[in-house]
This record gives sequence, structure tokens and C-alpha cells, in this order.
Amino acid sequence: MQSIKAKKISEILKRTYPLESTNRTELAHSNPFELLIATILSAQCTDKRVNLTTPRLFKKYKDAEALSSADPSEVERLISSINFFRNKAQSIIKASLILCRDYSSEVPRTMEELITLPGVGRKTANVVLGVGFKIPGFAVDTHVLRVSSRLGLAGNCKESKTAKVNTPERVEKDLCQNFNKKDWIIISYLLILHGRRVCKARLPDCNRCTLFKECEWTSKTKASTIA
DNA sequence: ATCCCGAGGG
DNA sequence: CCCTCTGGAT
Repeated sequence: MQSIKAKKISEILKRTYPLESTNRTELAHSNPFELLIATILSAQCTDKRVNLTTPRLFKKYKDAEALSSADPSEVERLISSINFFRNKAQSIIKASLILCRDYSSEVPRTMEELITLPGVGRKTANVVLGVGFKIPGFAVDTHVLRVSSRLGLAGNCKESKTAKVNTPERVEKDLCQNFNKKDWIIISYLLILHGRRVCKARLPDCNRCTLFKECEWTSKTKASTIA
């Protein structure tokens, strides 16, 4: 059941980002396969850059069969403007190979199956499940981790790096417990937006944050971190 | 310099 | 737990 605090935060986020509340991702894709590949490529990279790259990639390799037999150096060339492009080229080719071999060339719809694919961890799997198949889950990336920790929705708001209280798994579990299942997908997206635009890692714009009153990041912590 | 919707390996 | 991968934007 949704906590009072989560309910309030959920309402404020939807009010703050009304236009985006119908979206679930900014990654361009036209089917689950493209979403899977785009999400693997998006690790530590802006969506904008991924969207600049994937059209050429998908034009040449339309499905798992095509990509599974692709020449690695050709794929590397096509995605070379993306970080970790050698690792990612290998990941998407090998993942395509596994899709063809084990899943009838389709993207599987369970967490356990998805995370066996190279380049796919819980975060990527949750994006594919949520956006591609409307299966609820929290995709915990650096933004969701930071924002939900500061708000006091998950883990520890002090963001202790040594204690490692805020592991992605812990935060994912806490968020699932705090929010209604029907909101999991949209809230993870809105937390990411909020993290990018307002609750930034270095200099969060606390003065213009619509969640300021709900936030448990104490003024003491704020002052020491901002300074 | 630091960050981008991380994952895999030691 | 740590490290590495690794290009581009700001």
C-alpha cells in the first residue's frame, strides 16, 4: 500500500511535469527489440545521443536475426559515438544471438530471463518490462537512487557512500513498497526527469523544487553538500 | 573537472 | 567491496 508521503510526492510530480506524465521514456523505439537495444546502449549516456545513433543501426539491422550475425566492427562503427561502444557492440550482438537461440527471436517478458542477456541488469530489464510490456517495476538508475534517497523514500537520505546503505536493489524494493503498483513505471520516469532538471547531483535547485517541503534531506546536509 | 536513465568482472 | 569500459556535452 502506498505511504502518505509517497502519495503526496506522486501527486506533486505529476502536477510538476504534466506534459511528460504520458511518456515513459525518451528513448526512440518502435518495438520491444529496439527498446531493448536502445536501453542497453543508453547506459551512462544521454538519450539524445542514443537517439542520434539508433536510426542508422536499426535501418541496417532490423531484428534480432540481422543483428545476431552482424560484423562486430561494423556495429562498433555505427555506434562509435556512444560511450563503451566496444562493450556495447558485443553485448547487443550476443544478446541478439541469445534471443534467436533461446527465445524465438523475441524479447522475453520476465526479469529472470532478461538479466541473463549480456548488457542487461535490473535497471535495463525494468525499463524494457515497464515501457515495452507495461509490466510494473522501478528502473533504479543514478537519478532515481539519488532523488528517492534525498526525499527519504528509500534507503538513507544521508547518501552515505561508505555504509553503502543505498544499493539499487534496496532502493528498488523500498520504492515498490512505498508506491502503488500502477504508478511504478511513471514515477520512475518522473523521478529521473526531476533528478536531471532540479534535484541534480552537484548543485540541486532546492529553491525551485516543488518537493522541497516533502524532502528529508536536512538543511544541515544540504548546506554541507552545496558548500 | 563532472556527469550522462550501468553492467560485468576481479 | 573495488575497478574498468569510454565518448561527448557542459
